[in-house]
Amino acid sequence: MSAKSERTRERILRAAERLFAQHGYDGVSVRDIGAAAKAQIALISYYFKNKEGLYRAIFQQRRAALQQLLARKEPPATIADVLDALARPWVELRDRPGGQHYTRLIAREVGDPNEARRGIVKDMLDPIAEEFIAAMEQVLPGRPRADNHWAYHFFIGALLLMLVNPERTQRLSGELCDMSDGPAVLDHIVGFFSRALEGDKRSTKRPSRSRARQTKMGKRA
Amino acid sequence: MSAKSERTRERILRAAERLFAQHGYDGVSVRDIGAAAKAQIALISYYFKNKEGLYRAIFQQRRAALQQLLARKEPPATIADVLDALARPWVELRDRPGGQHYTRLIAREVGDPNEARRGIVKDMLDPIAEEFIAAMEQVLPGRPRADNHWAYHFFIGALLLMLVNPERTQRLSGELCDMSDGPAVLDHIVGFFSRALEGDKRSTKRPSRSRARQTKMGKRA
DNA sequence: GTCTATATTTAGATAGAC
DNA sequence: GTCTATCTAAATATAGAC
Repeated sequence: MSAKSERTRERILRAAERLFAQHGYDGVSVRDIGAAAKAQIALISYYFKNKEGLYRAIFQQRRAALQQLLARKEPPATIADVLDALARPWVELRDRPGGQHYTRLIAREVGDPNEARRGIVKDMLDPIAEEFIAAMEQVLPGRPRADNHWAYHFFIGALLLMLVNPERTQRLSGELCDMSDGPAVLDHIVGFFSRALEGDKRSTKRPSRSRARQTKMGKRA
Repeated sequence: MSAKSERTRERILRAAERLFAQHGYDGVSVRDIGAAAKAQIALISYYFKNKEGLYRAIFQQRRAALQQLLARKEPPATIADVLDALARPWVELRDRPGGQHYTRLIAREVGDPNEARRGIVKDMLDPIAEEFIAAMEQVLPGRPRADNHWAYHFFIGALLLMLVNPERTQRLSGELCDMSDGPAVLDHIVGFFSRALEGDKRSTKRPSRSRARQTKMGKRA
């Protein structure tokens, strides 16, 4: 019966998503996943061929939902619109039942120096990144290209940390930052970066920082 | 002979540091480490008891050097001074021979939702974080406490991404961002965030963003 | 202190009954 | 389609010779 089969497959996917998000790809065994999903490990091979197939299937399945969230953009008028359109889908996705696991998983993947090997980031997220950097250039005309790239990655870095490890922010702030409040997190991060970029656009030439002495270190190996 | 022994131990530590940084704790076997260090796996047990002991030994060894880098602070006068004092040690450490591996490893550890279990971040970095947030409050008097916490974690998130996965920034920017140039990276990140915080301090009350509609989603589980 | 050899456990994957 | 049973490889760790 295809209905029961579908439910089993779904249980495996959800258990795998959660465990991979919590412990990383190498930190989880297919046995762990089978146990968590209350399914036989043999079924994982049956449905997904192997561990990597299961891993990829998670992203494949979520891809449509993510594209949909990312697609509903009116043309952005301000930098705040651009950053909001970039971050909101992730925060909304996180705030859905079980969605936190997928956003953590994605954050892990983006933060992984070996992501290129799997190609998941390259296929799913690099096109989005280029689109958004282009949008930044549109709403911040005249701003140096390189500066937009820097700012984009600073923003992504901040967003990823909020997604992958909200615990530390909550803990260190003495619960002052309520990471469970998605809209508030979104408001703070988009607000901070859009104000920063708004302020930055007037001064292309900027005074160098105080004590901006150069390091005498060589390049890294 | 203690000299040869010390060199063997050191070879193991350096190989482990590199491999853990590249593949994560679970992505590396002690066999891999033994092979990379050209040492018998039995010696890893002998020197470090087990895999986790070896992992912890890396941080223990680096701790002193890091403390030293972090300690040489004159009292900061501006927010740029604070952020510089926070980020510079990491970038300088990265630019030393082999130092990139340790900074990547730390970045992995901070980004790990399970870091609390090991306590490395809590023991080594949380005190530093609190010190720096206090310093931010000193040079930005009147700014709401919560805002400083948010900004601190945005900064750390951006810095971590630069440390853990510089490849993607370099790639997406079309080599526009030269991640191998430590001083330049430092200059960009400290410059961006200090300008942002400078600009932010005048307006404690800020207008809400355009289209700042609330999500109707519930809290996450 | 270093090596060889091996014990023990766990991992990923599959064969074959039903 | 699901389960039991099992294979093979790899992992961590240690025993004991030198």
